[in-house]
Amino acid sequence: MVVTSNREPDVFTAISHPARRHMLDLLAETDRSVSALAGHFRMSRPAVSQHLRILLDSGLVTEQRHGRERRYHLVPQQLASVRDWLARYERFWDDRLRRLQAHLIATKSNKQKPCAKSNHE
Amino acid sequence: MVVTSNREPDVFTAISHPARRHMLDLLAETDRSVSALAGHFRMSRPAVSQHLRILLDSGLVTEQRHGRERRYHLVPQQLASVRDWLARYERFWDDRLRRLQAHLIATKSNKQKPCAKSNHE
DNA sequence: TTGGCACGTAAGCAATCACTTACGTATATT
DNA sequence: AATATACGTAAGTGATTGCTTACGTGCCAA
Repeated sequence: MVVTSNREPDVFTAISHPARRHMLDLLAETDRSVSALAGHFRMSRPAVSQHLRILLDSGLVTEQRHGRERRYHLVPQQLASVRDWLARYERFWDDRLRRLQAHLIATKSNKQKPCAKSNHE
Repeated sequence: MVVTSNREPDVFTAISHPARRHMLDLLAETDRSVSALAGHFRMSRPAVSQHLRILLDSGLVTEQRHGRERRYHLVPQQLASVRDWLARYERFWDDRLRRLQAHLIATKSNKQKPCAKSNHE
């Protein structure tokens, strides 16, 4: 049975702590149990559980029971709100994405040179 | 004289508060004074100043004195750390970028520099 | 059944956060 | 000079964070 969150705290708050971002990074590789995650941190295992609870409540992870283990699974779709907010600022510093957007909108596919780098200001 | 931050708190922490994200949104339109910003919030003006201090310390804004005003200016480049961290997860939910990556890999027959991010691990 | 393992939760605590009001300082106006 | 404006800072406060240790529950193995 997959358990999802009931509350709805902020994703921005959830990712504000370095340890929680590290946990997400680890879960991006593969699902992991609490003990497997705790092995990467100096804090106590209950502390890891508390961070996981925050991630669970934010919807960024789900948990699944396997015997006496609980494997945590990344739900990267929940990062969409961060991406969407950040997208407003991309035009300021990401020429490449802007060009990609133009390229995709055009969809002419005659221009075969989307791989140019330019940090022009 | 443009004043930049001396300390170096986390950008992730700076953007974790909704009010501070809103301030950045407002500064993305144009530079603004503290009073101009405070007009968009219910909190007191000193509270706005305190939030601006956090943004200043994170490097997300700079301040510039103009007479008795202080105009705050967005420094969107400081959001790069957020973008870079988020980029690791794009392959999970951004079909467009994934297609671009596939496209670039497919057209990589020559010795051209790949401009897609290496999503290794 | 008995014991051990994996995990969540409760309780407690120091530190930090997010606000308030009060006040100080520099600049502009008259 | 006197006053008003724009702003930062100090001090105080209640709420929250991030950790710890202690303990309870559920599952598995001997």
